[in-house]
Amino acid sequence: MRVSKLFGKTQKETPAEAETASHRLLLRAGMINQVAAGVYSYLPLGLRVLKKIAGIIRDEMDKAGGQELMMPVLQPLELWQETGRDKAFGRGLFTLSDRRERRLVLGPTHEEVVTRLVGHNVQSYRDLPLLLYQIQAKFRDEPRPRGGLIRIREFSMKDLYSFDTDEEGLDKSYKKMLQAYKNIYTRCGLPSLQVEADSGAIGGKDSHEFMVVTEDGEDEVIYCEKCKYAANVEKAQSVKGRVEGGEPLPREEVATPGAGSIEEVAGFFKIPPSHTLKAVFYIADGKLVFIVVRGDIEVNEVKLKNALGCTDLRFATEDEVTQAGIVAGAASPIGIKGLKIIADDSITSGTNFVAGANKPETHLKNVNYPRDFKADLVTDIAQAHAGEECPRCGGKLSSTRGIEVGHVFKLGTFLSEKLGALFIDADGASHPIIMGCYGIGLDRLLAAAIELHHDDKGITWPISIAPYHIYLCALHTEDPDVAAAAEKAYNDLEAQGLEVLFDDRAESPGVKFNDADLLGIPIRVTISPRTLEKNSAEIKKRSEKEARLVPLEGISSKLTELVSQGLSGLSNPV
RNA sequence: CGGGGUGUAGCGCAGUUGGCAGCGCGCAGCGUUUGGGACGCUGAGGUCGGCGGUUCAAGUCCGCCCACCCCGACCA
Repeated sequence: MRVSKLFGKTQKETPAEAETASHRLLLRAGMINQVAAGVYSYLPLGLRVLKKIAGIIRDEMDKAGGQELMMPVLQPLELWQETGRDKAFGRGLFTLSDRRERRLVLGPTHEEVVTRLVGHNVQSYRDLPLLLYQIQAKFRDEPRPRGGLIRIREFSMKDLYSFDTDEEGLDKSYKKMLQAYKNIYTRCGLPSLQVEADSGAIGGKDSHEFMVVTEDGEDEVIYCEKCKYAANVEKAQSVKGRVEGGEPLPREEVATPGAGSIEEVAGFFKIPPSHTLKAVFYIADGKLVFIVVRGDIEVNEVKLKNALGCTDLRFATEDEVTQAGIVAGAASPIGIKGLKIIADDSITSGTNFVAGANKPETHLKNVNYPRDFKADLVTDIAQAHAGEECPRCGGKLSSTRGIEVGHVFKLGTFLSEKLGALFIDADGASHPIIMGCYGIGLDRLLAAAIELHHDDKGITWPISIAPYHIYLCALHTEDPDVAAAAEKAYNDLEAQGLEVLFDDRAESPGVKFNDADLLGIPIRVTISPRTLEKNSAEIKKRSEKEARLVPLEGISSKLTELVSQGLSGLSNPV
């Protein structure tokens, strides 16, 4: 490709809205263009990167035994109503009506469609296991798109679905995918961290995310250096510890003027917050629920949502709490009737807690569970933090931020049961097919690659996903010798199968070098009167400072070698 | 959803008490230049986000709307 003909210009100045490195550089490099919030066009250079990533993913999916297919973006809403996941997605679902007023959705994912498809095409255990995948546009009406390509509303996703006859089969498929995912990130030049993840209200047992660790990441990961425990903070656990309160004592009412918040109450009684019980109120699917946690613990909303099995969760307003007959500042689970009470298991970690009395400015001493009140559910709904103890080995937990570039789930049989995707086993008995699903966001992977691979001059693409391998830079194109030598080199290199971006513009050297750096092409080859004096061209890697002269004779085989070296450096030993 | 902010040329921005629509980059033409974003001259390019209002006069003041960006999704 000739730069003079390339659609998409580089920019010196960064568009105002861009904050993250990948967003800034993609815009400046002329690789993407914003159409609406969370909606982007890919220009030729950006698209080449996306296609490279797709190629690597496709290769690894095929190697793992996946079969590629293509499902539609348009899907009937009824299909989503059958599984109830229209509600789970809620307003994140893009919906529309056709001319006959039939309701359709723009697919946010394809479990429903693929399950129905497999239901139609699989009858026997002999047809299983099965791995089906596609690379295709997904639509999600995110509440807040952000960071350029990091969170967008129309995005490219590789989604693979596994279908097995039993749990062992699912385990096998799952492990295959974990390995394939690791290979993909390695080949894209991205060190990835596999972490335990929340699987959502409708998920199955196991779920893992793959994170690219970077400051600008949206997600927080809690991990243990010692035993390698790592989990998304949404899922992460930590040791809550015991609170020594002695033998249970008789309950006692105490006037606590002016003490409302946990800090004030703890201060009033001169006890640490961990010796109190905190009441928190949420509205879950329209209903007020009463949450009790130890005073030093915060509620993890994702865990709570899972515990409640609800799709919509928000804080209750003060009015809603008061109307339920609860006294703000002294709320108490004791004597509450008609409200669902969910407690964190930390309330059983000690004795003689201080809790509200549900009377203005009054608290209760020596509250003990389950002597004094009963929760409908006692489970882990606590937020874990760095600095706390690892639940596996007791080591100290740390925290980092990351970009989620992949997510895999063991789905189980929820969807196959709902949609009638069954198989007959060897004994003639019918069972629902056991499913897993495995997703990679290509656009986000692309953005994450830039977050990790850039410097003050621009992008530094790993060669496996760079839009071109070589930036051929001709200086003094008005010199016929330069023009001829550069044209010849361009043709020779392309003939060798190398991907060359040929800067044939009549621009000054500075402009060309800066563009080469901004675009992040891994190898720069310069031909100028100066290099021609020595019958040479100059080769410089984007990652290195120094250039070196190489004879023009045989330069294409020299460069072929460099490129294949670079590519093999990223691939996994199979 | 809540909070904050921004909309003026392709991009980055200025525009005072309401009084001719500006600058830099980029773009086009000509000329001089060329190893890390060269220079001169000439030129093109605008529903000032939209609608309504106030006014002799609105980019500027008022109202409504829209779009986009950023922060938060822990208070009993």
